Amino acid sequence: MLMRATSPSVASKSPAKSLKSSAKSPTWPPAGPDPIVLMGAATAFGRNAEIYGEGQPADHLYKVVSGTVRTAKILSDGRRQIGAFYLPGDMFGFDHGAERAFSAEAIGEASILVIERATLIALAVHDTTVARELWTLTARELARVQRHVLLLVKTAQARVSGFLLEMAERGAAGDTLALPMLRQDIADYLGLTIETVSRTLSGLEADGMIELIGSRGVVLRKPALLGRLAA
Amino acid sequence: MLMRATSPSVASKSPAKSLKSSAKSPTWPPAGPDPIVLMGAATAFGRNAEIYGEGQPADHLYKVVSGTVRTAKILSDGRRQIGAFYLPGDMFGFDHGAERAFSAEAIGEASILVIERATLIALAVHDTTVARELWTLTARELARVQRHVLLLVKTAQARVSGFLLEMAERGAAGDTLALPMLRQDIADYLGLTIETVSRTLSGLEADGMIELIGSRGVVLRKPALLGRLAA
DNA sequence: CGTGCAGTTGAGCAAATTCAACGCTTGTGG
DNA sequence: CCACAAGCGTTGAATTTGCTCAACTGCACG
Repeated sequence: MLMRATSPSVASKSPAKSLKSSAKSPTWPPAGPDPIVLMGAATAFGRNAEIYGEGQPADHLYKVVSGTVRTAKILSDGRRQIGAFYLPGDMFGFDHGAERAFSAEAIGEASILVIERATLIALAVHDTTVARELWTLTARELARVQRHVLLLVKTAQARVSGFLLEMAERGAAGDTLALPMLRQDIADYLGLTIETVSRTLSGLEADGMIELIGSRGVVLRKPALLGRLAA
Repeated sequence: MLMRATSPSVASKSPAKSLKSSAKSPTWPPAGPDPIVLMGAATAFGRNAEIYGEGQPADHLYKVVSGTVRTAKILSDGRRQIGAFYLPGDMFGFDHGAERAFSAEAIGEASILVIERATLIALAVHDTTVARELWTLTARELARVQRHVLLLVKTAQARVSGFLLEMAERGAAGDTLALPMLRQDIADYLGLTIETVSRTLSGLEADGMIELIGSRGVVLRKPALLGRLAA
């Protein structure tokens, strides 16, 4: 391995323009009543702005109102591993322990609901629904990371195919999807190099599996076959 | 990739000899009071016996009393991915949703405390401590899987070194550790082949980093340097 | 003492990385 | 408005890592 060092990603820190807009929240697909989203303040983050840093105390939870968030960790050899992408409606920040294992950054402009962990815990003591929701969300995150593990032991083609399908069923605009992140982000999520990601996407297009619209748009031409490739 | 199909691992199903022994449980390192372990029945499992299967309903939680447990998933290409190893004192089975994503099997003889999920949830409604513990344990599992992700994007040498250190700090008998699992299990956990695991261990021994005692024993000769290799 | 399983070691090969060059788009300043 | 620089993405060629195939060793068990 020993791949090239990842581009520094100089966070252009524009932390908190504190726009209190949009107290109405987009509801979660299969969710019941969601008392959690009724609180917290929506905050705007700019491109590559850091929401929280590795090693910082984990005393807030977050919900994406708009935009996309990535969690990342810089490895000792300079590479970067992306832990997850969070789309509008997703909650994140469920780290255990005092310190963040990954940092979180906005990809492009994003509006994020910031919620104090202590507030939620205090609520959970009296409200079983909140307690249960915190547990459920953490378990869901656990399942997501386990699927990530499964992605990482496959071939480059299977990883990229799996990634496209994952984004498709989350972004969900038919078979056309817009990838909000750069090739480098995809590569760091999949444990590949940008060259391999690029080549693999080109290969899939050459095989008629997908169609690339610019560098952000992808049309899944044969989702079923793509599913086979994802193994 | 496309590595060799993993050995079938014919589970010699000896599910429940129901030995009600040892209601006293080994306490967890940094744990507070642990009301969870006071319930449930200790059950004996034989070598490779299945504790639960992929796709089965996730309606129990488990605590290892003695022995070692692995969770595994068979991939569509025949390979097997190990999700985790659980040592005495560890709890497992925190899957989200109705179905198990991985199966769980005993490695060698094991005694497992089996706890009904519904019982715990009913308890948690009235006892905040239980509710909190369930959440904490799930979050801890999440952190473990995230570290697993980090292992899988490294070189073979780094993966094996990291694995040895992980086992060392959990098994914790100084710098000497006994690996309860086969090479195939280690390989499937690390996303490598048994040949690569074997070669890497031999290489580490040749470099004086470790000493191999038979095929199960390992002495960490230079843990600090090994930590460097694990990157 | 033979059989089977676990583990090790060797040689060749394939997949993904590294190194390098080039093209496209965007934004900026003259 | 154009020139140019910078960032992002793609493509090509050489290299490296870890896999595949295969042989062989040690050990336990009947």
